[in-house]
Amino acid sequence: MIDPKMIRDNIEVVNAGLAKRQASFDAGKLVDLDEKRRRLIQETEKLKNEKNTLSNEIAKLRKSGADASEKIEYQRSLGRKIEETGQELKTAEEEWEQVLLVIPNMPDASVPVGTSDEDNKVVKTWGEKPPFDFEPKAHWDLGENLDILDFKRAAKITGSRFTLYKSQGALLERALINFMLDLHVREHGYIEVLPPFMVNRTSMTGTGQLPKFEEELFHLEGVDYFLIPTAEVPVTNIHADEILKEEDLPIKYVAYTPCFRKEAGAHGKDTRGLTRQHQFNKVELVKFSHPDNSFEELEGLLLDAEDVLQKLNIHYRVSALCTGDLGFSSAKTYDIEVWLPGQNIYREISSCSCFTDFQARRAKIRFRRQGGKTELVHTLNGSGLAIGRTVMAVMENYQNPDGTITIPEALRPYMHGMETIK
RNA sequence: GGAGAGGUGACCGAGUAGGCCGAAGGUGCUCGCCUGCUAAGCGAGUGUACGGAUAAACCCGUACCCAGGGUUCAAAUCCCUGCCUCUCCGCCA
Repeated sequence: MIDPKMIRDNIEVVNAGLAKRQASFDAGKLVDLDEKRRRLIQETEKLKNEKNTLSNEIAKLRKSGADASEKIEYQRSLGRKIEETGQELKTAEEEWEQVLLVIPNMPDASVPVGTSDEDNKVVKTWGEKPPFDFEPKAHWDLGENLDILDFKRAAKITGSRFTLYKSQGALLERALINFMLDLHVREHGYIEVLPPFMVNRTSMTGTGQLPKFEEELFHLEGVDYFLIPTAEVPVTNIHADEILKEEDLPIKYVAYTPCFRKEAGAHGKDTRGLTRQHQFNKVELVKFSHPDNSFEELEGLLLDAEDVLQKLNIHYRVSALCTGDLGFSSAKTYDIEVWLPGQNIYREISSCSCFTDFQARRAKIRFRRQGGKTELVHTLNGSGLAIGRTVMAVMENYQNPDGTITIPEALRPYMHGMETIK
């Protein structure tokens, strides 16, 4: 959520910022609601003040044994009035909040302006495309031939966009999870957490998935819980409603979780292979940062995520998303795109974002600055990395002419010393 | 699932015959004093949010003692519902 006072005082600035990302909101409506709301606050508070004063007087009269019935009678009418304006206020506040909750974050000034992913800027490239003296295959062909990925049976068990991993395929997935967790914990200083895989509505609203994107989420029957679409949701909400110590910042967590997404808007897109699944594994990095240096923290987070691919020695590039391609809550995002020779494309494998105080305001995550003032922290997160997509990348980049797959050095300790999947 | 107990400020912990309780006391923390070190000691201060006022702060008001309802002129204190925690039993990975 953008600071309501910011909107109130700098409506043009906010409008200009949102315009850059093709977004807008009904400024007139919001201003009206805000004014109405504040007017009603003042009205009810004045009435309540009167009531409180009167209550004390009644108490005193009672104590001295005097008659207070006249004042009590008046109190009754005051109570009714308070009830009425209170109702009005409640409605006004709900409407006001409803508008605020669906306004996206403002892009940071450093974000390239653009309308679609075509305007994203490649900011760095690491390694290079490996040479092949044969036609490299896509991972779905490799996986089925090796009998380590079974899409048909997964469809039988559940439906489309699910995968059954088998034998060394399952081991590879597990190895990557452990490899990434170890790397981030031991070398990058993150604290490992294993959060709940379902969360309540408040948590989903805190990070910005709700109220706007409910159709993307799997919701449970009987309880108002959702399957998490990313570990960002439970992990960011770890500190919801808390006041952190300034000296503890930044707080860095890494979490492995499965992720569940309906992919409602992606009918017919990426239907083959591991690319786009309703359930996939991910190792996620989350930071709670001091607002003064959150964008430096973003650069660090990006490096931590990149390190995974560097250790696996797989070519990738990094794009700065343009304003038009930013996610709802994000102020700035880098995508890491891994090279997939079997499909001849770069594919997003990580998305690292700084949300400034947008999520912190919704989830009420604050810290106390030197001198005692509370202030919102900045939240950040990034995939470190998406596991399924890393499996794709390993398979396609490390494939051999005979359809076997060489296991990257860094991964071998996690795969019982195995050198090849065959 | 059955039977009990409980949810108060950063933490511990008072507060049941409803009113002057945002809430005693302690710990922690901050500032100052004192002690040639460490420890101890002394004094003062120390919740959050919203609204108003302000250049800003002190300031004024309202709300909050798990959440939501109810009773009452008035509720942390009484009633109802829900959530959560703990103990015992059952069940279970």
